Amino acid sequence: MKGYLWTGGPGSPASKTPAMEGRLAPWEAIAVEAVGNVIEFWGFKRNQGRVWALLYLRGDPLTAGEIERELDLSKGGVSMLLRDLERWGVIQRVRPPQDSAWRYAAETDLVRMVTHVIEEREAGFVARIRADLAEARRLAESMSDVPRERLKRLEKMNTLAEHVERALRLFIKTSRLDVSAVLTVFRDEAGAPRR
Amino acid sequence: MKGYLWTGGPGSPASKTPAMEGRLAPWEAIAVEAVGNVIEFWGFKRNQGRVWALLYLRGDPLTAGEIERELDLSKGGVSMLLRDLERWGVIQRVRPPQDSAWRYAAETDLVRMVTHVIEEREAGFVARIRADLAEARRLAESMSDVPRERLKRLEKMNTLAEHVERALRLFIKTSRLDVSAVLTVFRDEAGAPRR
DNA sequence: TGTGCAGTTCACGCGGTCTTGAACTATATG
DNA sequence: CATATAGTTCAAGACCGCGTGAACTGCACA
Repeated sequence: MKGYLWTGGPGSPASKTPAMEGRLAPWEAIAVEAVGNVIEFWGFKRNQGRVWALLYLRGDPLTAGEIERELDLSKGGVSMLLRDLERWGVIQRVRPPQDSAWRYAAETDLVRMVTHVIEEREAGFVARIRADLAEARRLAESMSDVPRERLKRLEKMNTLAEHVERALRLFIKTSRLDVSAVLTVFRDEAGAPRR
Repeated sequence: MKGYLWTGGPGSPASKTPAMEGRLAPWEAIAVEAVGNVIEFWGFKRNQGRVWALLYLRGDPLTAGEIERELDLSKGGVSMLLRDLERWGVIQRVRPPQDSAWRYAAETDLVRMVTHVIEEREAGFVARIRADLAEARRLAESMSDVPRERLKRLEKMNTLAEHVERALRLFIKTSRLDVSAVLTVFRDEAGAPRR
């Protein structure tokens, strides 16, 4: 919520001096912030989204320092964010010839990141839940004094869990499919001298 | 993470004195905790899940005081949790004749709660995102100096958002349908002298 | 070997959320 | 009406995750 949407003074649209690194164009700011919000909504860090958005919108790879300035983050922070994003395969680290610093470029599969990580969370997590419920059921059955209807309820809880899990998997799958179509479009005419 | 899964001393399975209110059976504890985790995972408060689970497993309505003891929560906390759950329609407040206190019974549609709230969050939220992106695009287009390919990227971001939104809606719908089947089962033979 | 810059790691502090506990209101009972 | 018990509200505090900034590593170049 820091520098969110200050729509820029009415004045200077032509204020683009060469020395002016580190100030986002208003439209960029809005877009970047929007992505930040979504990503946070999905359970990631807002700034992971902001970084990706910036890289994606710019097209050409940026250095950590540039990102730091543009988004007004700390050195350390940027380092960690980039590491995460890279591990998830949503950005790529490139070293252009005769450049002393790494540069980072956005991959188009932000979606892969979301589905992937959701998938992961879900895999480990929901599985664990189901295991717990099964355990509870085992325990309950081994007791002699547990009323029949309570056992029933427990079982039902179990099936409920299964169904939710199924729905989730389905969601992930369809969303992946659905989006992969878009992605091809993305790649095809992804303008800009990517490198 | 407080009293999670202490599997109960090896001893006393028959320790069920009449004065023994306020200690969950081990299997109950596990189940309750499991639900707590799921629910937290979905972005609610862990204790909301615990309360619902307890009520559901017990079958018969409990008073706030009982819940307070069983789950070891504060008076105030229970009050607020119950209010939330009731507002969402996942528990019901009943006043049995000749009883001085309210009692609360679980509805079977915990799922409705999840889908419903997710739906709500999504509705307001994703819509807003889309609006922001649209605005960014408008702004960018009105500028004379925005490179063509950047505009392209912005547009694509937009379509991406649309698609994700679609996928989400689909998820909610299917999961609701899918689950409603289970729910009917739930209701049919939901044992116990519910009242 | 020394200097400088890119990049990483991590203890700390800030900001936000959840829970508590106490003061308060409402309701039933004698 | 007095008293007790159920229920609500809210300020204070516990707790947790994130980003910061400073110390550190690694590498290039002289």
